[in-house]
Amino acid sequence: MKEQKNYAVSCQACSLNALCIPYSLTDDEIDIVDALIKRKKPIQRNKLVFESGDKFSSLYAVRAGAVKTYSVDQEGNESVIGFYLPGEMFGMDAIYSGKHLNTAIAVENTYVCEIPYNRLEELSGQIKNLQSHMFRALSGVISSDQQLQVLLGKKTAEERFANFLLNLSNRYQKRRLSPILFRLPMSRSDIANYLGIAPETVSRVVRRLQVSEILLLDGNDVHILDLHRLCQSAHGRNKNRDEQNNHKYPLLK
Amino acid sequence: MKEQKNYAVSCQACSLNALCIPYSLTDDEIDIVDALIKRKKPIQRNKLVFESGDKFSSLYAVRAGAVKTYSVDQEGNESVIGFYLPGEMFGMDAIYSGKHLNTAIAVENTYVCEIPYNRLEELSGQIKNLQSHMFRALSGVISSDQQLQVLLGKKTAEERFANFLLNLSNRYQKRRLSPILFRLPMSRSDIANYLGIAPETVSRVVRRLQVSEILLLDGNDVHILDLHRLCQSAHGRNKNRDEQNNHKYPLLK
DNA sequence: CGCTACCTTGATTTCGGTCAAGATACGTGG
DNA sequence: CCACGTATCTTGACCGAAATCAAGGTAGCG
Repeated sequence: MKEQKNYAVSCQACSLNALCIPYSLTDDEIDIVDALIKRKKPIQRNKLVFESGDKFSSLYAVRAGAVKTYSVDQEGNESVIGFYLPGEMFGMDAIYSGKHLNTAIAVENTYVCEIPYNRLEELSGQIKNLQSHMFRALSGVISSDQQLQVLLGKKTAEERFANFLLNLSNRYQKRRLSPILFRLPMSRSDIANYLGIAPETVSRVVRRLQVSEILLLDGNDVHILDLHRLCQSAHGRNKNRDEQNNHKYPLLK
Repeated sequence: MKEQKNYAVSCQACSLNALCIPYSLTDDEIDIVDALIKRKKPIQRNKLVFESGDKFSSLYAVRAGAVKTYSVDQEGNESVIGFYLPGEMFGMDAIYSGKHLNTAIAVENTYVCEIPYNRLEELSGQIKNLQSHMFRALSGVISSDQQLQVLLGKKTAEERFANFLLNLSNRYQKRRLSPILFRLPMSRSDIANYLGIAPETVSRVVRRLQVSEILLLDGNDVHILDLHRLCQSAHGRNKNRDEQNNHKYPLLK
């Protein structure tokens, strides 16, 4: 009982974060919403949350750890679609067709919450604020997907990676964690795949940013040294930054 | 009165298409939903439907013509986000922040329907099928955005363009128009921008597809000659198609 | 301690971008 | 209806960012 209470408390925070429940819900309503959220067992690194082809029945939210989603085309190439951190929801793309087209996998040991969709839909019809929240949440995914679309269509490798870091930075900050010092839970090649570049290119970009003393990357620990210049990199305003690197060839006169 | 009726009829079709209202709505419910949809004046080519920064208050659906949305970055570069054909809804990305981040412009003379969002939200709370339909519609945007993400991150210019044509083809087919003979309402450079390639590259890809007798492009009229091979192009299974072109240089022995 | 998976670095290639020059279509006014 | 000017599209030549190929290096794990 007592530990159930504890679960409930921690997961209430989870539901509040994951669903970003607006403050306008009454306590009763929060309890109702919270009650529909199933607590799932921990999911080990590289274990699936759901798989392409699975019937869609729930949305998921990361409670701790990190999840990536990816799709596989006819030739068997994997494309990383997204990364999800604690407090973030995933699986919304499957509402449309009623089955999952992507696979979701834990990139590290992870806890997820499961939110049965038919119950959520039902409650959304009863709790006006929940409904309008769901609309906003879905819309938010659309608008961030659109930003990504611009990133993938127009930006250089360096801009993509810088934007990626800034995006993570913002998401960590929302969780009241340091925006300049954090861990990358995913591998370089997952990042590369997500950004539509080669892993080798990620390496090279990272090296350049380190030489420029914009950031420090020790293993998977990121330390952003100069947020301002990272923003510049993200927006392609560093085309002549190599002035600073020219002294690498001082003997060429 | 009579012409109002006519409007209502034509626009009922519009709302049914645009919102893809499920058959499960009763006639009364359809009338209610239809009543909330405002008929807008025609919008001339190159006139805006809404602009970046505008307050969000309505979703829009194309009744006739075509609309494109685009965003503009700090440097003033435009990025085409999407094209919308008759029966398709746009503006859903703005629900999240309450204001439009993109600009919507008519690429040809166009009629749009305006759907006041707060009324739509209200009705969704009352009509269960409308709500679940809205969830599906938003989810559908997310899942097609994800496909586009893969396209932009991983595919070659030819694959992008072939996929683009196939996508249009499917959308025309949904409207019961020919899937192999249709018009491109937008310019080559808009297509190029949308696909994240240069307009010159679109030209070259089109030429290659014409030489291969996969399609015929006369001005803006597309004629798909070989749907099967276009699908192959879209999936990158044509890496050695130039065997067929080698006879162009028969003198090289 | 050695194996495997991941990451980094360098050399080479290539796809597509950019630049530049025509060609074609289009709308406007004479 | 035609001539002209402007937009857009096509084509070619060249170039560059990043992919690919190919070794090494590192780190985590049994």
